Amino acid sequence: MKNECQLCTIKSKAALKLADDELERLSLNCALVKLRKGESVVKQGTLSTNVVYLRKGLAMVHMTGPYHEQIVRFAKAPTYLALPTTFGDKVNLYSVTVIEPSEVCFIDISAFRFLLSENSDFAYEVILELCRNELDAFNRCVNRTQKQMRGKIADVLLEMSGKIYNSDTFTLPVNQGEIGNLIDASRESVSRIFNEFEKDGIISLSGKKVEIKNKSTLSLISANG
Amino acid sequence: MKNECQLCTIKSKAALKLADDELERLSLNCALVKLRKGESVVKQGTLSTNVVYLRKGLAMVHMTGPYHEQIVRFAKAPTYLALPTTFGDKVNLYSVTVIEPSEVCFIDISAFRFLLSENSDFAYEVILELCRNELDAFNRCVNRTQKQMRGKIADVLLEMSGKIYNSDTFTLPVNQGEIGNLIDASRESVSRIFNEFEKDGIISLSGKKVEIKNKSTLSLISANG
DNA sequence: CTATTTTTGTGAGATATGTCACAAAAGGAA
DNA sequence: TTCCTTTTGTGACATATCTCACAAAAATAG
Repeated sequence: MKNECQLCTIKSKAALKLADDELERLSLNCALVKLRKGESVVKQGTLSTNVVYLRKGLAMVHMTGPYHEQIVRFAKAPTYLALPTTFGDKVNLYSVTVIEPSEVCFIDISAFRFLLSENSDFAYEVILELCRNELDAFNRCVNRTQKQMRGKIADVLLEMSGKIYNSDTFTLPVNQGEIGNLIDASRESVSRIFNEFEKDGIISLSGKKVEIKNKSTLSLISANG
Repeated sequence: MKNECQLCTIKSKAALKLADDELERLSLNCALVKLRKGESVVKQGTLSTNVVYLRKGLAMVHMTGPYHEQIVRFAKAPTYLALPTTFGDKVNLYSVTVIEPSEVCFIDISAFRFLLSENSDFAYEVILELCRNELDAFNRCVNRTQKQMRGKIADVLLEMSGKIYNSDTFTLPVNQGEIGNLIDASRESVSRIFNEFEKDGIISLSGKKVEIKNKSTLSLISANG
């Protein structure tokens, strides 16, 4: 008997609602894969054959826009990835790439659908996750269109520090060009503003290591800039 | 016996999956309201007490950003509105306002949740709708950040003509200032580009009436601009 | 129909941010 | 270390779009 999922200590909120026999079914239809930085999890344009659960690590969601590939958001474990693209369409409408060493579970779609139909608490948790994602998407989008660069960069730094690393000191998982891509700014502008923030004593930088030294000013910039 | 929902000819895809007794339950927990242009359906910051189904008409989703209120998207009937804000949180995180005469069903949340738990096909359709919405949100966002104004205005015109009115001739449901708000441009810029398009023979304008005269050029502008 | 409000049109000037070009620095490989 | 690649820093200049100001037109109310 396969019982990896039963023993898994990093279950999703949804999976916590599953009974033992349902977890066993999940186990039988689930493959755990370890990935290194830069490895692809979901590729836009290919057929989606699995639900993807990011068990450990950090990934980025990105898609090809009218002009160029764009990073849409970061996704920190534990979380499902690309649920919409898995259910909504046969073809993946965006890509997901791991940006730190990560562990991913590939779950067979029909097994997942079976669990959705069998266990309504499980389905409800999935619905809640989708709802959260849509709200996040709206907020990100409004911020991205309304704020100026300083504000958007402050946002990114606060997200790293708060939601992703829970620390005032962290190492950026991507380079400045990619941050620019995420917030729709040029690499040069990102560089200029990082240095400006350092000159103003808001952060200190050394390579990709960032220390946030004045979070309240950064929050002000995020709110007003 | 109340049987409005059973007799309703504009059921949602999800509601089509409901059995007769479930539809009756829906009927007993559903209030149909007619609204005129400008009337509010969901208000950001208030408690969400109902699932909202836009049965007929057209609405806009909008939320307060860091600087100003912003229109996020249009929503054409038939569709659920604000599902994420209804389930994800007690408080509405965005607003919905009707921009054409419309009919809205307010459905009691606990009745809706009961149907979700009873009928997994119903729940699955709701999941699909949420998935579609998230994908739309991603695409909108990427377009909005990458394209220049001409491209974004072409997008809006094509959406009106294609998805919303299914016709090359239609009356804009909002004014130029609101279109600017939607695509993050100033009213003046929208006006200038509308006139530019008219001068180039791409559209013809008379008040809020628009006729798309050269859809292929418009599509080109949408794709490249 | 007239008066008032809302919406649209258009010029001139201001500005945030992009692009280009190249140098410096940091990181990896051998 | 030394070499090579990737990443970052910075100036000069270009430009899309905003803001302000006001006029014209259209819509709505009385």
